[in-house]
Amino acid sequence: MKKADKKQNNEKGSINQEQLIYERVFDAILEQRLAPGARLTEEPLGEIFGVSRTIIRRVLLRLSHEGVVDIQPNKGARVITTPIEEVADYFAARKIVERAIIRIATKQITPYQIASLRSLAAEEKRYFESGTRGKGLRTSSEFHLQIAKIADNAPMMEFALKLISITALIVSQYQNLQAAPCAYCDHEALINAMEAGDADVAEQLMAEHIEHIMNTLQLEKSTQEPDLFKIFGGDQGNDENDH
Amino acid sequence: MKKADKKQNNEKGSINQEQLIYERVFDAILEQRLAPGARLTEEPLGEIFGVSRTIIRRVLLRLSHEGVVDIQPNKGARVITTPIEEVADYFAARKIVERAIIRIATKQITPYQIASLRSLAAEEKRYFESGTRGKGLRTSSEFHLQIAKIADNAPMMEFALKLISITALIVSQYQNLQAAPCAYCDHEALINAMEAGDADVAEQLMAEHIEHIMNTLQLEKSTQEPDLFKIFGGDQGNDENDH
DNA sequence: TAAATTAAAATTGTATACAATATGTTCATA
DNA sequence: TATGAACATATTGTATACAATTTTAATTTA
Repeated sequence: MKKADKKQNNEKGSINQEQLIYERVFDAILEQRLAPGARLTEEPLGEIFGVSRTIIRRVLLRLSHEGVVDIQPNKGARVITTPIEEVADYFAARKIVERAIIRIATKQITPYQIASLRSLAAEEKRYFESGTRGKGLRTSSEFHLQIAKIADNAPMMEFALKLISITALIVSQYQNLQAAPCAYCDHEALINAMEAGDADVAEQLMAEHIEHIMNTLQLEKSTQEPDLFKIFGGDQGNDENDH
Repeated sequence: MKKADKKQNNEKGSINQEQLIYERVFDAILEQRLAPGARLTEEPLGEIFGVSRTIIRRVLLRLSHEGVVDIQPNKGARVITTPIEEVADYFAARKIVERAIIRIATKQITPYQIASLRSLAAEEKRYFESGTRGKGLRTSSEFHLQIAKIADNAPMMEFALKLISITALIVSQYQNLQAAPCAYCDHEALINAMEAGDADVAEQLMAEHIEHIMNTLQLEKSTQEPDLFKIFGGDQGNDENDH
């Protein structure tokens, strides 16, 4: 307990300091400041946030239950890395869930909520056009989450959050920086369909949108025996991911 | 650390004693040996399973993340009680998820898996007819879970498990012991549709089946001012649920 | 007696100590 | 130089101590 010391510890704010730390780490993951595979060591985290390992442990446990962190016994916690074979499953699940969600949402969305979605899509567009990709991706996730909230079914919304988070990590892991990710174009079309009250079209567009996202990924399987020369020939700057 | 002492603690089996305790508690909940609202105090549980509160805490945390236990700060953990207003959401979510699941499962189910489902339905029937309701309900949940496993999509299957668990608790909370719950009749029809490879029919039957389950519940809202005479007039044996 | 107050017990929240395990380094040997 | 053994360091696993809070019981007061 050195750096951040015990600020929110002594004040009344200590009620949910766990929640606070959880959100900080979660955000860092979604914004790609913590890449897939990144190690999350307990003591340094505790020092950073001014709490003991006990609290950090709870945060990591929660993140692992939510599927964005992987805890290996005696090895510790890392930001999840998704094997290629599981990628399709997550997107298939998202398609099922978000199709159902947008169908419900379309039937009960209010003008205010439509406006709110439009403003979110505009914000996302601005982020991408100004080159702040991390924030853009975060806002894109937020857009999908808002639709889930409009559908107003707590368990579905919770599951959507989980799937959206993990697929965001998958995108981060397998992204093709060449491919122009014009997600906000799709988003505007989605809003239009919802505004028109056309649930069938909205559902169809959502299915295609999710397929689009998956199609931009670089998912070629690595061969059984990796080409070590190719991998370590160029720069080997990235720490964490080797050793 | 008295009763169970440290049996699996010293042996190598200690690797996942947490998993073991988790399963024991989870089973007790699903089999209605732990009713909705039941208190889960840390130290007694620790004594029962021969571990410290640390481990129990992790188990409770996991159960709370899975939605079957509710932890209130400084108040401790209880088996979840679902407010009437949320019941419909859980069944709606189940309908969405299990419709999609049985559609996929129908397309890829093998004869062996069909036989396995039939045997499970028969077991369930036997339990109900012999009056062991708890085991019957547990087997019924297992039936739905098996279908989810056949669909072979890990995230969907995990979510199905969660929904099945919580709705099992809801049934336990709001069950109408009068209504004859011939769930296994529906189950046999589901298997037949899957064997025939008719995904549309299977999906429709699943939707109706889930509606059936919900319709057997006693969901009349309690009035704002509860009838205390009615509640405390007869026996007041049940602790925990009043005060 | 009934309500309010105080005291005691039980229970949870958090930090920390120490054990167990994994990782990294040094050194000897072939 | 390459390999392996022994040691040192870092990190996680679990139990426990003590503080904070809630619950229960006892006592006082009206």
